[in-house]
Amino acid sequence: MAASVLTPQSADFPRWYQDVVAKAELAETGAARGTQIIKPWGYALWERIQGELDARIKATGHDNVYFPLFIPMEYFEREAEHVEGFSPELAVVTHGGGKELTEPLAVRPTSETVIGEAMARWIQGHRDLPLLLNQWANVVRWELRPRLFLRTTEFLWQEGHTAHATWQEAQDETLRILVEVYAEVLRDVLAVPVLLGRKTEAEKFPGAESTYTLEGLMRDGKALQMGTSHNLGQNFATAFDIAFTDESGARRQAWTTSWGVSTRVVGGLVMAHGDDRGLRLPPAVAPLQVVVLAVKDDTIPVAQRLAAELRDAGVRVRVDQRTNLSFGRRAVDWELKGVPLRLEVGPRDVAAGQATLARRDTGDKSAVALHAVAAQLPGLLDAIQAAMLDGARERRDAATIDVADPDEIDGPGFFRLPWAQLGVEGEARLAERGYTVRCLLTADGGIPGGGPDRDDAGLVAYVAKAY
RNA sequence: CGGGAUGUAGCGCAGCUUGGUUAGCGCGCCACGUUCGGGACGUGGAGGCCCCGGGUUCAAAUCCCGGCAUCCCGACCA
Repeated sequence: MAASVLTPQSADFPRWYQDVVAKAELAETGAARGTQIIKPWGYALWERIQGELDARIKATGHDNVYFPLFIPMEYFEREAEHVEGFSPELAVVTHGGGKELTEPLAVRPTSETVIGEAMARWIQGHRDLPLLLNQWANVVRWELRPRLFLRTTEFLWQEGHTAHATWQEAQDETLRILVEVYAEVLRDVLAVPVLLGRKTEAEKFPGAESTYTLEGLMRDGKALQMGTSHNLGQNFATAFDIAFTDESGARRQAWTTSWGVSTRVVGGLVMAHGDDRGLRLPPAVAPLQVVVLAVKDDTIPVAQRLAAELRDAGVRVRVDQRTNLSFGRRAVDWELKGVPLRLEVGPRDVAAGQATLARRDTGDKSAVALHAVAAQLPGLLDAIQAAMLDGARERRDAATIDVADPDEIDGPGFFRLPWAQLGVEGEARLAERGYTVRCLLTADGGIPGGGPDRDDAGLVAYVAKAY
């Protein structure tokens, strides 16, 4: 076995993360502070995630739109909590065309305001509701401490914005996105089990009535917020006058929601599954599911034939015929990049009528008959997908500890305790020690309700250190 | 914004304390050859506003002053 090319996770997890992002060629820092250059392999991951999210967003009835990058500053001032929450991290354009602007423009940190302004004009009667929009965009938040993918000044995301006739419809939408779009993609595609819950008042989105979240657990025991869905109540509808005439002819204010998932999840994918040999990609999200490695020039034709058969079987596959590079170099490269299966086709294999199959998730190697490759691998990919989710779930469950007292909270993982034992003051005390309430769940693990008449008394808090 | 550190080849670094000829090393890159079933090796080669500006000096990567930038640790966040 070659010497490790990465800092071991156990030695220094943040360093390991930086190493993997660099060595797997996911991204590098941009010239301007906090910006990142997403490289082909990293962008391919994002495109897979995008595709899965986009399909589900559309399947649940939403249409894609695109709103401007620049937003008049004045828009932010209309919603008190929103401006307070976002002002510190706004990038503001003060000059254009060589002149100072009379009205400064904010570079969008999120688009509730511009989209709210348009909704107010687009929605007139109840037949215009619900209005279900989504946009894929870049946003800018002047972050104090950037980290590739996890927290960058500019990042890519989708942001959904919807308007409804009633509170209940807005609440249903908020949870439908959480469960049917986000949780499904994270669980079934990224193989990351997530806690679905509601944020505390301290942690909710500025301007929201309630914020729902999906919290994943990384391999170092820290939590990562992998997506949020907000019921905005009538806060933005009031600020931007989003109103409609109902069936009875009465003028009523709408209820809105917003929800987003960003390139942060790429970082989450890395940290949820990666090991000391690099990335481990679940097959569903892997840009390449199988690499057929032709060991020698002589075996290139066989490798290409196998790849063609796999492609016909619906597998994302590439032949590595860079025989000018050593075998070890190439094997390590693909392991760093996390490709789920590597099919080694060497002279000895071909002579025996077989190929050598290496699994990235377990490291196991086995022989597979050449004629059976196309028939066997798709099923194996499904098995790997399931095994990776099971593995992540086991790690998560093993790292979730029930505590009776907040003082017992110490170390990695999730700590679970009744919210009543914590409360707003307990939450603040935990924050001083670097722990946050990641989310609140019902006693039986369900998603808590929202709304003004909700009762938080019986809820359970999940506490962890977070990225 | 506090605390710490660093800017020298694409990347990672040495050299600076005690100024002195063509500024080194590893990786990577290019060429050729031998290799190549777990990050191969040999030979040859290319590649430097030594962060920027000013100063001291016969002479500055090295000393002095000023600036800029980045990284790490905290508070903010998808």
